[in-house]
Amino acid sequence: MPRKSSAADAPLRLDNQICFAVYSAAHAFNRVYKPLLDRLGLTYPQYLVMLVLWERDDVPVKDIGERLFLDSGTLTPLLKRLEAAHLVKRTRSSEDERQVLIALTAQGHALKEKARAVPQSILAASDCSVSELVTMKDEIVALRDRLNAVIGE
Amino acid sequence: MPRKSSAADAPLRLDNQICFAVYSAAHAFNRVYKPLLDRLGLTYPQYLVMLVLWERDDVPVKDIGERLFLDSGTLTPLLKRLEAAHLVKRTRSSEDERQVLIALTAQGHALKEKARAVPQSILAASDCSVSELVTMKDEIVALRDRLNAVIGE
DNA sequence: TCACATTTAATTGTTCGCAATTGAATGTGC
DNA sequence: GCACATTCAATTGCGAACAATTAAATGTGA
Repeated sequence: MPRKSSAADAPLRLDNQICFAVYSAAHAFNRVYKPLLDRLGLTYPQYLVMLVLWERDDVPVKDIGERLFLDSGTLTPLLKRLEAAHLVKRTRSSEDERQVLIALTAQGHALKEKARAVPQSILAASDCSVSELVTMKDEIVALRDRLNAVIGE
Repeated sequence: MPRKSSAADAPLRLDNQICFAVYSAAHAFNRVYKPLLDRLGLTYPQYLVMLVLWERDDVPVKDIGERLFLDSGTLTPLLKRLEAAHLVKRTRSSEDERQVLIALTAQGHALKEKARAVPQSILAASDCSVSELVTMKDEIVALRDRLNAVIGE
């Protein structure tokens, strides 16, 4: 029973796992974003929801979920907190009473201007050229989409 | 007040965010791992802890935390669940009573053999060559380390 | 030795993330 | 028109993730 490192163990070594690279990079991003988003009064997932809404407003919860790969169990309480912060308004659609439409308030719209400072701070923190980041982003998105394709069988 | 898309909004567009690429890829990995890890009775963070312990046993909580970038607030309850599942044993160090040492049980050691099937399933799901994955992993790790460097100032 | 800072894990409280379920609204086939 | 399935958000329960605090053990300087 060898307890020393062996070649057969390489696939199980933490530092060989791309999933851990991604997992730990996501947490690192979170920690860099935290102080920036604190000034906006947002958490990171809330910031993502605001990014979606700043692109297009008055959308059902489901659309936000599809965009962010999140379900109602995550979004419902998060959106209620954004509503409590007076950033969004939740109203049931009159055409389809099952849907809840999410609209930005004036404050929600206004926050977009303050948010413009965030991406440039992140770019600086990543200490990387824009083109390198774009390349990496595209590769990671491609990998994500392949993984998501497997889930749907 | 233009509500249509403008070039000034590009930095705030969701699809331009590398952080979202990483964030959503991490969740995609999680969803692919889930059915595989269910068979081992582990969650993904628990699997990471087991990877660390399969490399080296009988280590303080702090060491696991440094390896995974997690703190005691996350690890203490997680390790208690692994102990409840009879995979690890938590014992206070006799040299330094502040430390809690984590050791694998026989079951914990044995689980490593069942876990060997996991990485190859992930490789298949990623639909990618090993060399491509290694390159991406190294780039992501380098980015993560630059981000972490900024946090420590 | 003794006050004091540091280290370490545990605890508490808040927010995600998801599976599973519920319940209401809508659509479909007959 | 009516049973039936589907869609959508909300809810519940559990497991992370982390900030902030607590408490005990250890190290350090005077």
